Amino acid sequence: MVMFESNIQKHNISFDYFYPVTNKEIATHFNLLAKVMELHDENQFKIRSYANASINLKKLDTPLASMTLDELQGLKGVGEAIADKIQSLVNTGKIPTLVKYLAKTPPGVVEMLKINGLGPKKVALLWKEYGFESPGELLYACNENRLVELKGFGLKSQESIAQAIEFLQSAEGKYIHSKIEAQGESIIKLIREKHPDSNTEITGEWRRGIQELQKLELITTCTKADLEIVFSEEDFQWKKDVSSHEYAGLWKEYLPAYIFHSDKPGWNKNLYNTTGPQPFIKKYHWKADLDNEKELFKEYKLPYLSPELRDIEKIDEKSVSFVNSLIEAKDIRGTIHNHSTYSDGIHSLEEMADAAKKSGYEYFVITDHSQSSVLARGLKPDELHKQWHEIDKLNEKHTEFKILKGIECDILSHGDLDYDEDILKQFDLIIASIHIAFQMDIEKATSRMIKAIENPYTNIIGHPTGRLILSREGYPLNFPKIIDACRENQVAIELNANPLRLDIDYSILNQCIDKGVFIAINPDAHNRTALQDTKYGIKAARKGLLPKELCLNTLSARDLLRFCRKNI
DNA sequence: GCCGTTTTCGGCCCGACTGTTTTCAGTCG
Repeated sequence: MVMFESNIQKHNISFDYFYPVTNKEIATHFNLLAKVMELHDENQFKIRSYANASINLKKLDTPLASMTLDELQGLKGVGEAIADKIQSLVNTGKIPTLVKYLAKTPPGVVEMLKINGLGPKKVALLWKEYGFESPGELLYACNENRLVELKGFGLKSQESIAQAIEFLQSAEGKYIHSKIEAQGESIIKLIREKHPDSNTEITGEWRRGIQELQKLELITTCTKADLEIVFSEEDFQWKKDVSSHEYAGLWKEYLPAYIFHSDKPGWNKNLYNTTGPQPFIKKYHWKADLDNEKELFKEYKLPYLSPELRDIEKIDEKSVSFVNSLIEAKDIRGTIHNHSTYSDGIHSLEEMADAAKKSGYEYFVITDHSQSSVLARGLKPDELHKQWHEIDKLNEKHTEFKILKGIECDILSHGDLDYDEDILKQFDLIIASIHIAFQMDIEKATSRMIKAIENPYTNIIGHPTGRLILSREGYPLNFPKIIDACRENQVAIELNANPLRLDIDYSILNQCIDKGVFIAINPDAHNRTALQDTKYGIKAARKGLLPKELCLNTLSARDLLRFCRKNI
């Protein structure tokens, strides 16, 4: 294992660090380089080159780490200097230029770049003119009402900056579900290489589908001595033995990890107990003669409660009767909300559809961006006709599989959709989503969205709140009103399964279920692999007790089309 | 720093929204 020491790690910007470096990680380094150079007032065009490189590299399909210098220079926006920096990052884990700029920037100032609504220009002003060197100092000034006095800032910015910093601080030390999963799987892979007969799994809150986590919890049949062979000192800093059954440490310098030891005979019991939560395993405690979890629930005369259901505070008759009807992966018949190279996706329409077919889906709904989303290369009417033509041709090749013509249509500022009626009426399915004008009070945001719901061509409201877990708060919405409007207008609500979004939150689902509003579990896939993100949505939906009858994706293609035409 | 010619250097590049301005800079997707 090659040690990968990061430029960013030292500045406490949480990030995945595994060798070989992924394209996304490389892109993030260039993005940071552009921002930090802007703090230091460097050449605008040079900065733009790095920023553009970041965007292009992120979207690239082939791994940059495996490319030669010549191949790198052949890429759009990559010349001698950037190719050299990519290779340096791949080989040494560092970009010397970035190291140089970070060395002359206080870490807290780099941290300030993460405050939503503040860009490099404002951060530079706050740092150089007004002496702020961390988000904490800035928040203090906001609370003391001192920011309003500064030129370039007013009451509204002071309020929104304070709110953004508080959000940033509340996210500190937390990790999203999929990140914990990726780190856990990397550790498991390392362990298996050295100890192929051992058993290791991620347990605890991750196993219960918790969306914001503070630590990684693993259970393994390996002993500490076994693990010490697996991890180098750089990989894992052992903290202390918490007990004879538990080890703790910091994985890759920053992620707190707890590793529980289990002997092989006690595996099922220990997996159950470490899964938690405490009140649950106390109430339904493991009995001596039990062999597995299924037997345990039988013992308590309960249906099998999968881990994501164990946080439900009250297991009553109602929830128990629900359990067997809850949505499961096998019930999903089609994938809705997917992008292609027609807009901002990485793979072509055909590649995406083929991947969906291989995953066992009966249909694939393509929903590229609409014309207003210029940077996402939203489709103009003539491009739509081209896409529809291609879909017709592809559909001729399939008998048991269908591609549907959809669009992720922008909801404009006042609630209108992004095409004229003569275009809108030609789609099979329309997801209406907000991508612009996030800053709204609850009344405005709600009435804007209701206007979109009342549009006769809207079928699904996409990522309803616009939240990004741990990095952006969603806009406020009056959900009872939104849900009523969806019911009246036969519009489904999306549970966007992108692990960064998981929007709407599962805690809202009970209101939707009560009103009989359909939920669409959609991957929002921008590449083939992301089609699998649906699994995160299913976990969340199950936490919210979504029955399969109310999941839009369980419909056949034919019934989905009937739903969209609003005649079922 | 990259690109594409005008082949050796000048031009790079979307549009809406917001807040703080008083005509626009900064941010975002």
